[in-house]
Amino acid sequence: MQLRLLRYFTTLAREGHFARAAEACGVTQPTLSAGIAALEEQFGHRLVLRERRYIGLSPEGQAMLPWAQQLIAVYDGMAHAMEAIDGPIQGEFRLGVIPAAMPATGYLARALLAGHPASTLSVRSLTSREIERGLVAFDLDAGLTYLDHEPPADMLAAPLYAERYIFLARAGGDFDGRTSIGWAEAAGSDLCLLHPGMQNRRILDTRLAERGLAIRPRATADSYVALLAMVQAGGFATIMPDSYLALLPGMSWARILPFDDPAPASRIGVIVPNRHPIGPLAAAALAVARAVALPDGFRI
Amino acid sequence: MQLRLLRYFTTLAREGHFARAAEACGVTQPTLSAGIAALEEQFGHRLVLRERRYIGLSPEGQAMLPWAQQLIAVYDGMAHAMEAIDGPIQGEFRLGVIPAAMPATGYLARALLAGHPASTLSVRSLTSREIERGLVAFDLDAGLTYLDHEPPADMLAAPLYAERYIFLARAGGDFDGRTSIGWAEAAGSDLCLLHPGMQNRRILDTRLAERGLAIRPRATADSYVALLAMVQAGGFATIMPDSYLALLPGMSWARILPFDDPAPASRIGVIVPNRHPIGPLAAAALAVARAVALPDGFRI
DNA sequence: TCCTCTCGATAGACGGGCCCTATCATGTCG
DNA sequence: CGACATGATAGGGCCCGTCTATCGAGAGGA
Repeated sequence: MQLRLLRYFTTLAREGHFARAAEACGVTQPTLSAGIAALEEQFGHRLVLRERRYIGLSPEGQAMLPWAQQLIAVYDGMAHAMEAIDGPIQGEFRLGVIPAAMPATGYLARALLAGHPASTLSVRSLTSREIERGLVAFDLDAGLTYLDHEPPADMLAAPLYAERYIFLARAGGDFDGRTSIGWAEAAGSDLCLLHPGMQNRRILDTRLAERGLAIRPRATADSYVALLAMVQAGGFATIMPDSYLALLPGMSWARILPFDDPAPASRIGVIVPNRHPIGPLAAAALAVARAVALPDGFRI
Repeated sequence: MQLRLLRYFTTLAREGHFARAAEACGVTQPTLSAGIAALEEQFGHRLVLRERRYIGLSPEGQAMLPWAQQLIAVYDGMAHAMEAIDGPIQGEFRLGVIPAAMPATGYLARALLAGHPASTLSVRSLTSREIERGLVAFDLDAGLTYLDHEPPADMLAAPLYAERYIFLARAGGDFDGRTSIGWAEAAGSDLCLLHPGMQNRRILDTRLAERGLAIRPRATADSYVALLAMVQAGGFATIMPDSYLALLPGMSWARILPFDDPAPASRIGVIVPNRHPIGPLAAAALAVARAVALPDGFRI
């Protein structure tokens, strides 16, 4: 009957340690132990396996965990909704962002925090799948990700901008003086790209497959910064979204070539879980995304 | 922090009366009054308007109510899930059924209760919109309704059977000896039909509009029993789903005519809200609907 | 082998909060 | 004007959650 015990439970599941979980909950370790014991007594199942130390959750505990997380999230949503009645939105926006969209985070963050001065923002770089998982598991309030590719179900969306691919090579190489490039030539270059499992890479592979091209990168990474560093160091070119150009206008070492046959632009925007009722944080994120105007370099 | 207070709150909102709500919660009236006061103290808002008697919910209370209902529903879902671990599903299935599907309730109920002997079933006759509202508001566990017309969002579905329209007139009239009827002739008869707002009526109107026909019933009702009674009394014919024929095989007073140009069959099935995690009652309802075999007269 | 550290359980005391019964205050209706 | 209905208030009892202090079993190292 008490959410407090469920908070103990979820915290313990996250921390994997009684004393640390107790500290995170602001109580002493015996209190947390008693709370877990009370939960187990109440539901008639051993929830936490332990023998002189924390082992893990029992199957029953694993079955219970998502319910407990949802209960806590709904309670927090209610508390936020009540706080938001008389005054600005308080609390922390938890925003999950795919790496390709990270350059747009600044404008979204500025608008979000300007519109809601009493709130704070926590940005986490995640894959699109992790964002979806975090949203349904109540670990995130909103996501910044692709809207059209593998769209998650049961989401409300607000488009922010659209990205196109560009070809990026080191200045002083074969591409000086060029004004555009074809897909086949790009695919034949020595490329460094994202890992095949990442969504942006999957989209790129799809784009190439539509043209009958396959790609064999010489190097892969999970970070655009790594790709930029490899291109800068020389020996590689890459294909990446143009959104990073808005972030890095002064890359004199770079040759940036658009494709002469541009692929369809990919819309990127904010998504929030479509729940009833919708929480004030999600509603605010959506409203801000619909109102914010991104500068040139981000085009819709 | 305590779900108990939220239970007081939602019960009070439903009952509109402090003493009755207290009795429904199994506590005394002062306890419930103190609970409401504690909630208002905790959230800093007057939730219940009252001046010597219950008036209603304040705007803040109305905003809070769906959150409280969701919290209670999620808690109940968790409790059910934990109970369902070791043993049969307990508790009450709350099933909303549209009138057109009511004849199929018996077989679904039998299968549901046979598969889950420790559970009980509560059937409520509702419109399709009320079912959808009840499912998202956690007042229902499952619905039995149309799957293809105006399908509600975020639902999991399991088809049960498909219905077709038949024409029903009193024996001894102009339709004796006929084996089928056309839509135009039927539309020109003296008809009694459901009220225009009901979904089955809207579907029928759509079917007729597809054939360029409009309909002007002489009488309308909100109950198929009323339609049957009016046909039996004489002076009216009606158009209704064939599922009622399975329920009433001995209607010697009736002439039942299929349409010579049958409309597409309408699938009827069980829907449950698509939530994460899904509760054991919803899962069981869906599983039973997928496993149950309906007798002849209900055809898929 | 033994000492020490870690980790969770247990004991006992304290305090708060929840619920009860009893009663009051006020509005309504006959 | 009196009886009833309705919700608030007062006071007492008890349960339950939290704390500090301590125990007991393993793990790891000298």
